[in-house]
Amino acid sequence: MKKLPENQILKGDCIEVMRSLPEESVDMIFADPPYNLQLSGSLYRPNNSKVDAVDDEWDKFDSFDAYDRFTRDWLAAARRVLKPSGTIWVIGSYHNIFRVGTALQNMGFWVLNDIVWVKTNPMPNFKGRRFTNAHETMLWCSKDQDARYTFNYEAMKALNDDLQMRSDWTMPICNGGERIKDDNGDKAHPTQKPEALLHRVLLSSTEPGQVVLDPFLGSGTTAAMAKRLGRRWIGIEREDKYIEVAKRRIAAEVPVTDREAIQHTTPKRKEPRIPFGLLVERGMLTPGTVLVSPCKRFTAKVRADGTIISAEHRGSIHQVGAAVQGAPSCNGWTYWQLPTDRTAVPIDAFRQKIRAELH
Amino acid sequence: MKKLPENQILKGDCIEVMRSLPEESVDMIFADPPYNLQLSGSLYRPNNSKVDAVDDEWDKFDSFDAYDRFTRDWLAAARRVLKPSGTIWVIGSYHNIFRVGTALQNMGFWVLNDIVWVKTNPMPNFKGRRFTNAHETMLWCSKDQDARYTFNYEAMKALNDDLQMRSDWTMPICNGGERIKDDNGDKAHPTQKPEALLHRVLLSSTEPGQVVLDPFLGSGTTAAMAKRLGRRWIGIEREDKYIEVAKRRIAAEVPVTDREAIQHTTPKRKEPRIPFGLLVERGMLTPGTVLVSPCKRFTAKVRADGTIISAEHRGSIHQVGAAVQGAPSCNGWTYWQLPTDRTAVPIDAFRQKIRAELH
DNA sequence: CAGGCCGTTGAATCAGACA
DNA sequence: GTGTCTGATTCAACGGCCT
Repeated sequence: MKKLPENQILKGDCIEVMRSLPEESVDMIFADPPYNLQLSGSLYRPNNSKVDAVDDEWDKFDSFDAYDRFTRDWLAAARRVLKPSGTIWVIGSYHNIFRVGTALQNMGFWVLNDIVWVKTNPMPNFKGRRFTNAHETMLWCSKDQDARYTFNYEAMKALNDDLQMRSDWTMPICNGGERIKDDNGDKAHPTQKPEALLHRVLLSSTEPGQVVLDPFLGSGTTAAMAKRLGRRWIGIEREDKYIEVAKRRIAAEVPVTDREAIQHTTPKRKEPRIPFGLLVERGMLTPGTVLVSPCKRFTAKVRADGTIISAEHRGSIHQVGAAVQGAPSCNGWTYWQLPTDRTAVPIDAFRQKIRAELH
Repeated sequence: MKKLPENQILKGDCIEVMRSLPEESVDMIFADPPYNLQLSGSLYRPNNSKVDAVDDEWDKFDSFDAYDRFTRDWLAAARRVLKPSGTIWVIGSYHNIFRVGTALQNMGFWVLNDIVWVKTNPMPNFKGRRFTNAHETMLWCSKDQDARYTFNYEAMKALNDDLQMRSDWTMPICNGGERIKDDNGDKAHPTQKPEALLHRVLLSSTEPGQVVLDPFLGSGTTAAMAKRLGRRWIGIEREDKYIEVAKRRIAAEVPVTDREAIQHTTPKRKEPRIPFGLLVERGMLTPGTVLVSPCKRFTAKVRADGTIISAEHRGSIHQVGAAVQGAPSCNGWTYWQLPTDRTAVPIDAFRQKIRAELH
């Protein structure tokens, strides 16, 4: 039996390389396969600059069928090297994640969770034709329905202010100092994943000293975080330029020796923004309801889309409040009130009610 | 051709009922199909044979296979009744949503967004062996890649405090007064969806008066909200007890009669088109007038036929604007300005004046 | 040095009417 | 169906530069 090559980047096609590794030898697999984006033409921002899209050859497939075959092949190779107690993570978007999920289920993998990475700072939708695509999805699976797997429940709970860690993870995309640049100052890899994401993945589903395999290593976030967190790792990557980037990055990574240092505390969240429209959606105010200003000088009607309309103006609660008064600005939350029998309730009371629910 | 039955609950198997409806007749479909594979898989076996408790590989696959067949069948029937400009929403969890997504893509539906409903108050994970499953996923698809579909961008933006609506929607699950109870005080339907969810779905992707179909009506949230928001609706449900619940609920729902309250603001795209030449014809700009770009970098002269001419280019306001900047495109209305004594007025002001006259 | 302004950028399936 | 032309459209974070 071949020995498992540890803490190395193996160059080559991940399917072939995985086939050459001993079976049932790794504890966890994190995979960020090509998403098969199927982009056509180029996209310009409102300021006429061009969006730097992922148009690399490695993301091009002839058809869904070709993509499905590719998916089944690499998943089969991954399944072979995974220990019976191991788990696999796969990240993707709506372009590919359903294909991946179906393949995983068909092969006998057991979905433990689908985790949603909610991006705090996604790219907006420039043409206004869809909802802003603001998340990606990760599937976390054990090898079989009855497999014993690792889940560090307490560590996750501690990471989340002593509440159970949920299936939605809110994190920024990778940019700023963390984003690796090449000599020209351009991004070294088009889809570098944030370290915080891998930190949580590794901490949740592996023990220190276990072996983590990333078959699509790319810029090496998985390996770097595995090294930092005291896990052994194996990376597979086909392209020399990415291997160089990852090698340098991993070499610069300093392992954490202090166990306690691993526990981050989550930063205090800001008070969540409550759009006025939420009150309408939740039925606290029905469309057509009439709001009044202090002393009932002005009235405005609530519309289904969360705008309000007065005799002469329409727009947000703030805009209309300012307009009727002829003021430069207005806090609509405290200005507009819902008339009741005797008195009137500022609409801010409803906002406070929603905020209270969130805690 | 059969007439479309409107604002009714049709009793029966949704596949058969949809096959009996006229083709290309509904504007939007919202579907909440059953998704407990292990328990319901047997229900959809073609030969009606009962399956014993399933835990071996073969049965698991058989169950997925049966579910896939069921999914393809009802989606095919749904596709038939959907107008070419229509869209379909399907909600599910990781148990079934990958099967549904794959089927949708294979049938030619084009995924516009996957929307994540992030629950503020999910059921906790009691055993502490996984992350708290705190979300569900909705797929929103047009009928084809090139289909023209309805998306009320401005309404969604207004609902979200003038920021683009994102693909993650944070809302509580349906409980409290909204949750319908039966005579015993038990919940009348196991998976009643919150009204806020359907409010946003309907407002985003339908116009008032359009027809919405829900093939798995259940407790009737879709129909009730469609009625409230001035949309026509068709519900299909197999079980008498749910039909009773839904009927009572829908009857009690009071439509918003105020048209203004459910009408979203007209997007600029739909405003009447004003040719630039009209400004010249009306004498708002005389031939020979010189227009300037921002910061007066470029100038162009207005000609009698509504074209303009710069030092090196001639053509429409948009073409010349793009050409002088070397940009792929340009909105000439906001780019070109008429110089006045101290400042300059964008020519769009003249267009707005003409549009105002039209009202 | 703090703070404001401006330019840049991120896995993107990103227009629609009319001839 | 295809080609042509109008003209609508962005959020958060970071870094550099200026006051």
